[in-house]
Amino acid sequence: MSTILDIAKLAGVAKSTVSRYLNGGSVGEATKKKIEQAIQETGYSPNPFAQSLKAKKTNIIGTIVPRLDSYASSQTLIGIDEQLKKLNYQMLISNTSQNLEREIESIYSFANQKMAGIILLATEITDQHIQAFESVKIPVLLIGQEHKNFHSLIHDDYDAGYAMGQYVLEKGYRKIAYLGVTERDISVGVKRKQGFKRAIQEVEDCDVRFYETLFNIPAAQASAKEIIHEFKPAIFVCATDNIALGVLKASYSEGITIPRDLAVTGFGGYDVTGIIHPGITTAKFFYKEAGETAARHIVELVNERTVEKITVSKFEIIERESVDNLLKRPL
Amino acid sequence: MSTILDIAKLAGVAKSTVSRYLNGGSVGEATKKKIEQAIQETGYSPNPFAQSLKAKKTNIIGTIVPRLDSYASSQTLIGIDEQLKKLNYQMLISNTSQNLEREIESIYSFANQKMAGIILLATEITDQHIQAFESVKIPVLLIGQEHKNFHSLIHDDYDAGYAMGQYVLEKGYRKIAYLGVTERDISVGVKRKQGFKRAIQEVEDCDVRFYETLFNIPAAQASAKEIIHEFKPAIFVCATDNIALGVLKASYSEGITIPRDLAVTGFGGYDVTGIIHPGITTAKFFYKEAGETAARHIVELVNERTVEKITVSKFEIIERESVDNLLKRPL
DNA sequence: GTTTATTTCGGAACCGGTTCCACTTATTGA
DNA sequence: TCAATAAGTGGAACCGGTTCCGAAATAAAC
Repeated sequence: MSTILDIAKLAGVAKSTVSRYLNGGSVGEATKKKIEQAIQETGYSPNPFAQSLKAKKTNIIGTIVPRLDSYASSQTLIGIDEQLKKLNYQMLISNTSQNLEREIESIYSFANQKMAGIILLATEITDQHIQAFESVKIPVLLIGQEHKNFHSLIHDDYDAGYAMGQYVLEKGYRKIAYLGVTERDISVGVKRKQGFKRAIQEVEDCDVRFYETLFNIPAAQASAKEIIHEFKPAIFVCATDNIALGVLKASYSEGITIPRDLAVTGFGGYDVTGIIHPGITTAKFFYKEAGETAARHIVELVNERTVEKITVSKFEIIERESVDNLLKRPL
Repeated sequence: MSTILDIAKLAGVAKSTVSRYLNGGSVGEATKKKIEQAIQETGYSPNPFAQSLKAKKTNIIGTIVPRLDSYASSQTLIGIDEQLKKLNYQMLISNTSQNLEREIESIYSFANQKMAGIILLATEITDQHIQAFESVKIPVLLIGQEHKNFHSLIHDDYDAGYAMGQYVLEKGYRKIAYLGVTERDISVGVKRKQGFKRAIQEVEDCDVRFYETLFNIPAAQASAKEIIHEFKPAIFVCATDNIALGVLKASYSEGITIPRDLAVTGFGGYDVTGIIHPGITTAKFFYKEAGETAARHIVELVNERTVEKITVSKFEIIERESVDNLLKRPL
């Protein structure tokens, strides 16, 4: 591997001149040619460590992700990655396997490695997060959750909840089980439910019950089975697509046909909801686009430009077979 | 951020002594204490760039992955990541979005960044790959494909194909459509098919036709639709779970019931095959475990220890509802 | 009580870049 | 034509570590 000194010697100039050439300083035409040729010959490319050592900064954005094996995560990562590449930045992923401790460790570790900025695919913001972010003094961007101290990019959970509520009501459903998650997750556990509630409040005579379950499919399936027997809802409005999948499994095992005997909706727009049969009606979020926006924003922040504190990413209701139109059913 | 010089001053010693302390050289008890305290006070941690600059090497394993949004990829990455963490290495992911050019670029880029080793989740090994790997002189490990020049970790595609063939025959199927992929992918396109063929050769009177499609669901769906009309197979043996999902979609849209009118099998063991209804019978590979083994192996190679050239990861046939037992059907 | 071997430690060079500063040369203006 | 200004270049210091080497201090050997 050749160094800048090799190039300098080959071109017959000082290494400071080569450096200036590389970084766009003033260099004469003749020397430019010589340096260019030397670089061609050797295939030289600067040692990034030496650069970062001097610059005290890298062009890497550390991205903390709670899990790699989720549709939302991977789509978001893809968006971030592609956009960062275009902006000449790199993405470094830290997978925390849903361990909040590791998120904190990753923050400090990223700081130690002089990351230019940090993106956190957030599920929950604790005091430790706040403390860590404030002590490292690196630009931070949250995706998926908002917090007054930090810039963030969120999905339009409230409006999606509202739209989903309206959709369900329009289709004629009135006996509704809302299967949500913990309220520690503001976006998924609180916002979606609040939006949904507002839609419900606009009609009368509605029998809605709110339940809480976990994010994984088996837990959702167990909860659903219980609710089916106890409440006998006409529809499950689930806070995530995975929960909706759990409901689907429960209804198969109970011999209930969807959408004839029971309807289901989700949130997320995961690929799988369109692959299976019946397809699940869901509020699709644009994860990849959100990732792209996040990448653009963190780079802006790194370069000390201003960015809106909160950016809201859009959604879209996708209608599939898991919800019937009760009003058009033959009596 | 404090430097090694700050620590040296605080402890009243030379920075070489601090460095020796950090790297386990000979340091007196008294000075040890002083340095320890200075480090405690400042929360010092060495600048990794300065270290790498001198060492000309990092403890990072570059991992090249063709796509992030696939079950196999993310499971493998999780396995690699977890194991590398335990071995005090880091993983850096480069997503190439199924672009072979980018794989080559990533190889050179990793070399430039002085990665300790490279893991490639391979789909196809071209001459350019070989040239790149040989010129960078960094330990390399292939996952998913084998090549005589490199160490590799592969899934037991041939045996899985054979086992799947036996399974299908045992269930009484004789009119079979094998829906495979391009033979440029040795593991998926060649090995699985070969194993399957061997099983077929062991029986007589078998009407098997081999087809080729792409890896994505819509393409598989289109192919399946055509084959259904043209050949009317009793079962589709698909080279991947995604292709099996395509067949499922095609049969829904054609009004064919699975497994009553048509059976389907896949390869991979993707989560989704167990979530949907009917579940798909598949040959499950152990991606996460494979990733863990890969991580162990690349670290061995980095440390110049010997590793078997080819390691074969196991599989398991998972029986689900998508295949019926024809022999037990009431006539 | 020397001599020799061992341990501990500081100084300096080095890794491969960037940047400041001073010097030379060319250009411009009066 | 000469001073003032700008452009181009080299030298040296610096970023924050590691490592080699030799000196000093301590321990062991005789």
